[in-house]
Amino acid sequence: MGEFGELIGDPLDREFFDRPAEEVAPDLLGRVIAHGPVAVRLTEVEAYGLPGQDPASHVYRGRTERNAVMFGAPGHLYVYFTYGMHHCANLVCLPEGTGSAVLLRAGEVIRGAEVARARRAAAGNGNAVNGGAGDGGAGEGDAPPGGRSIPDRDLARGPARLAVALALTREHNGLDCCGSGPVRVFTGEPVSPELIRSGPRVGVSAGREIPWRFWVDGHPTVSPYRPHVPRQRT
DNA sequence: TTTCTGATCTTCT
DNA sequence: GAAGATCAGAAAC
Repeated sequence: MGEFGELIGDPLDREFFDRPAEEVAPDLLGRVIAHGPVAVRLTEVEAYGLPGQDPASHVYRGRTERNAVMFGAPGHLYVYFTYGMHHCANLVCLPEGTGSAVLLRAGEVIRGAEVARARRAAAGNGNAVNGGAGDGGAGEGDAPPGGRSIPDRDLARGPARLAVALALTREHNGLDCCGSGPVRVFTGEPVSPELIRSGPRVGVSAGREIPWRFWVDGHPTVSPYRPHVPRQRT
């Protein structure tokens, strides 16, 4: 024992998140977020800033029913549904009432890879991201069509995939990650500063000049940069 | 390997 | 009514 314990470390306290998102984000690299049997070591994150200041942030225009959690206490989970089929998970930063968060973009599954793979396979089978969160033990999954299995590096590569691997849905919106809840964040192994890179955020149309995307240089789980492309409807 | 497109639905103006 | 913090598969090269 102890193998995973050493990899995961101690739970992060609330003070860790009581800082600006652009400061918390690079510090989150190498940290571990765990939900049930699955643990993911973060390799790519994005900071989203304050109302009226960061046009790419959900809180830019102020508080709404959807983004209310971002105005809550630090260390809480903000999960939203996007593009009609995907969930994305954030960790709230700064004191209550402020409104900022860090988007979890990608990570490396260091525990529970088979459970994560089964969740990914189930989500890819046509079911939109299916929670199934409560039961931690259901690891039995059917193989993906064609017998191809998802490589470890792709299990949590991208914000929606990471949410699936950790079985995070809107049910978990507002969950406290610094308490005794099912989702926790641990110290993990902090990444040395010379390996941390920053650049423009992926897929955002506004605020693209702000280099608040942070990733571990050369890590295979980091998603490729894709600039925002407006969708055309027929 | 890279580029392009369709699927899907919530949120906000 | 329009846009969106995306992804997977197909087509092109």
